[in-house]
Amino acid sequence: MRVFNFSAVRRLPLYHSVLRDYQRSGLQQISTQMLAKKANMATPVVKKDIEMTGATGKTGVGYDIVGLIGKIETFLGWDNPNDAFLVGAGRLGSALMAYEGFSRTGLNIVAAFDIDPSRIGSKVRDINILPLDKMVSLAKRMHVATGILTVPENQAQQVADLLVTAEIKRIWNFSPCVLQLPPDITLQREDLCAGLSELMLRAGVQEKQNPKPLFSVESPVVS
Amino acid sequence: MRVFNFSAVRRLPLYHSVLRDYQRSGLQQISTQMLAKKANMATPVVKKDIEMTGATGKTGVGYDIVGLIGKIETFLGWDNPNDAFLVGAGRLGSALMAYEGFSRTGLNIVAAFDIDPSRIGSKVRDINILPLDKMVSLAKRMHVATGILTVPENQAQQVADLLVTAEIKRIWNFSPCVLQLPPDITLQREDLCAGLSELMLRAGVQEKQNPKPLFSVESPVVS
DNA sequence: CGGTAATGGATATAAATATATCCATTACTC
DNA sequence: GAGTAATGGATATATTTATATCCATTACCG
Repeated sequence: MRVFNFSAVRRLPLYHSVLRDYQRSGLQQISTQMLAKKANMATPVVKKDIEMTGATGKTGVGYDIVGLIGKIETFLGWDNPNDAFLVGAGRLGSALMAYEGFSRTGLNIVAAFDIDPSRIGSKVRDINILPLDKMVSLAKRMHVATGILTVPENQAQQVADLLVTAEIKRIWNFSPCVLQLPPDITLQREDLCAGLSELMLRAGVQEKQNPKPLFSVESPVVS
Repeated sequence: MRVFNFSAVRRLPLYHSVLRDYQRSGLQQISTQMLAKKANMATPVVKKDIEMTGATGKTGVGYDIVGLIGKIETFLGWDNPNDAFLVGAGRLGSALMAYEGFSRTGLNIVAAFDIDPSRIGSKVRDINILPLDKMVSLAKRMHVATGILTVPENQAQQVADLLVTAEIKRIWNFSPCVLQLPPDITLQREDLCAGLSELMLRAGVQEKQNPKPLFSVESPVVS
């Protein structure tokens, strides 16, 4: 019943990035092979991923770059805007507010909320930081459906419950904790530690495959 | 030849988080079922994931929480420290420098680098921000093997090359761009837009499964 | 205009990953 | 102490995802 290949979905922004590079350099069309090489991917994977977006190429030529970019953006939903509230205007929250990459994706952080009086009233890149008290009523009034959670771990569940009260349907959680939410809420956990651990483990594997003569680590871990 | 199940690896921090919760509440042991429920996972997945870490449980009882936490940490390499340099002490970079969650993972950001004179000389949470010029020699001298890249998109490749010069082996890239690097460098791309897109697409699927009568979105995207 | 090389698209295969089933062992209840 | 319910661990199956192969079509070159 799952419709998408989410591994593929996570690769699309990568292709998008490569395509933008080529577009800037004035290129009109691109082959799967070129795209795969730049993205460090196998050709068949790239083909399948592109097929998923509905884009079609021209045999013997490749894909129209602008067209493919468009197809990817449409597929990812980047061309319909999404209003979002952000809760927790600390360092990470402020960084997300200021992050320029989101403009491409249709994400529009319309307001931020905090309980810290020293933050309330200030703004980051035109986004006002408001008292958390105002969040629920404002979300309901504006029909905001997306919430970004960048509060400390020990407050995350409490604030998440508040977001549910505010009738928010999608929660993007940056706190390293596990939230308990009603089943109709879509939760995306963004775990920085997971990415870091993956890097370290992949590096370990890679070092084993291309072992350096000096400094080699004995590894008895074989199946 | 791949040794790890990286989908599973990305789930381990989730379990770790649940386990810490239970540990704080004074619980000594936990069953797969409880863990799976809290983590919103299927029981067999949790079992397999735990098996991967080498932890063993007690039939009829479950796993020793402290022991399981330890096994996960060992497996993920959280118990051997990793010195890292961070380049790009902007908002995102500063947020990472201040991020407390990394302390668990063994990541130790020993210094940050930037070219902006207004940032150089200041510090974030005991981490000094130094001029980028000093990076290469310092990295070589200190044998730092991990680099965190939080510079603007248009400078990312250039700085990445610098990190390679500095004999750094692992690069954690937060810029939404595609880096070209030698094959012996392990690159981890942390793409915030990918996570966001996944959230939006999953939400779409979920809404289709539990459709709300009012406000339904017509979607002609069928296989 | 003919031949050659490259491409997208379809199809087939392999591998990885998720899910289900079973069973001996253990704790718990009465 | 016997019976029952629950657990981890092993095994088997299904599904998803990745990889390889093939072929008709197109551009390019002479």
